[in-house]
Amino acid sequence: MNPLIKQLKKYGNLTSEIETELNEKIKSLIKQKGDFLLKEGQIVSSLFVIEKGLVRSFYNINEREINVWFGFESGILGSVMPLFFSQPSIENIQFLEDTTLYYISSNDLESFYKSSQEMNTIGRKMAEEYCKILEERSFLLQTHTAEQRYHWLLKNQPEALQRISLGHIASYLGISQETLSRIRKK
Amino acid sequence: MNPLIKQLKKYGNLTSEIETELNEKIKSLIKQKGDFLLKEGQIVSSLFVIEKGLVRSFYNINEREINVWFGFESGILGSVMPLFFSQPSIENIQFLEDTTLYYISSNDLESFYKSSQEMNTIGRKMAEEYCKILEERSFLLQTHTAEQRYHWLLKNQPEALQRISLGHIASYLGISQETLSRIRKK
DNA sequence: TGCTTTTTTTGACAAATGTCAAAATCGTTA
DNA sequence: TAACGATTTTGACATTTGTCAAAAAAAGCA
Repeated sequence: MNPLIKQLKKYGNLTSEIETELNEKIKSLIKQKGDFLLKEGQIVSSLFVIEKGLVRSFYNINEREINVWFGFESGILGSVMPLFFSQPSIENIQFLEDTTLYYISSNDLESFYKSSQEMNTIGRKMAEEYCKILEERSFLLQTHTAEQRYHWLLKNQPEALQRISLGHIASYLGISQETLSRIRKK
Repeated sequence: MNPLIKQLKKYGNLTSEIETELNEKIKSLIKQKGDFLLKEGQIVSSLFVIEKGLVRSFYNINEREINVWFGFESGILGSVMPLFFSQPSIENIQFLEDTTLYYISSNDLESFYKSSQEMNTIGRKMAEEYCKILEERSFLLQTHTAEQRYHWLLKNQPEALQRISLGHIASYLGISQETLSRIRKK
C-alpha cells in the first residue's frame, strides 16, 4: 500500500473509492542527501510521508541554523505553517539521507476534506495528534535543562541519536554542540 | 449570541439547526478568583470559552508551579491533552480572576463531529490554529533568550503583563522571577 | 593505505540565568 | 491611618550554559 495512505489510515477508515482517488493524487519524490525540499520563503504546501530516509527542518537565525524537527520513516511531516496556512515558509527542509517520500498537495487534500467526511475526520485527528506532539515539545523546552532534554531524547527517540550528527541534535535541543558533547561524556 | 458559538463560527459556518442543538449542550460556569477548574489527575474533557475573566494552567514540577498558558476572553482554552485524548490531566487550571465561562463536553463535541460536516471542519481548523500557536511557542522557547521572550510577550500579549503577576509571567516564560524583574527594569 | 574533510572533544574563559535572603513596595482591610 | 500580607526588587554569589580556538577522532574519498 502507498505509504501516505497507510499513514492516513492510522487515523480513520477510508472507503475504497476514496483510496482510489487518493492514489491518483499522491506523488512521489526521490532526493539525495543534502538536497532541499524547501527553502526559506518558498511555498510548498503539501502533506509528506517519508518511505525511507531522513529530513531536518531548520530556521536561519542570526546566521545560524537552528533545527526544529526531524522527519523519519512514516512520520507525518510538514510544518503546520506551510501545510495549514499556505504562507511562505520561514523554514528550510533538507534531506540528511537519500530519501524517498510521498506527498499530496494541500489543495488536493482540501478537496478531499470537502467531499469526504472520513477524510475530514482524519485531517482533524492528524492536527490533534500534532498538537499533542507540539505541547510535549513546548513543555520540554520550557521546563527542562539541557541535560534533561538530552535524556528525554535518549529515551524517546534513540534512533535520532544514531542517525543524526551531534551538532544537529544540539541545535534541536536548543543547546550548543559543546555543551551536548560534555553532557554525553557523563 | 452564546460566546462559545461565536468562537466556533470564527472557523466556519453553522446551520441554524446545529446552532440550536449546540445551545442545548453548552453550559456555563461562574467561578471565583483562586478556584480550580481542574486539578492534576482529574479528567475534565471539554472545550471552554471564557466570557469574562482569566485563567492559568500550570504543572507541578519539583514542588514548583510552572505556568504553561493563560486563558483570556474569547480564546479557546483547554489543553489538547485532556480535550483531544481524555486522559487524566497533568495540568492544573486555576482562575486568576472571577470568571464566567461556557463549555461543551468532548463527548457532545464528538457527536457533533460525527453528525455534522461543518462542525468537523470547524474542529479541524481549531486544531490547526492551535498547532500554529504551539509551533510559535516552541520556536520562542527554543531560540530566544529570557530577554527576547519578555519582549515578545510585551509585543504580542501586552494585556497579559497588565493583568498577571510577575511571578506567573516569569514561570510562563521559563525564567525566574528575579531575572524577569531585572530585565523589566531596563 | 594515505590524505582530506567533517565531526567531536577539550580547555579557558565569558555571559546569562538561577538561588537565597532581605529589603522595599504595593494593595487590602481593620 | 495603621498594620498585615502579598508582590516585587535588590544584592551577593553559585551554577549552567555559551563562545572561541585548537586538538583529536571519525568518516569519506582517491
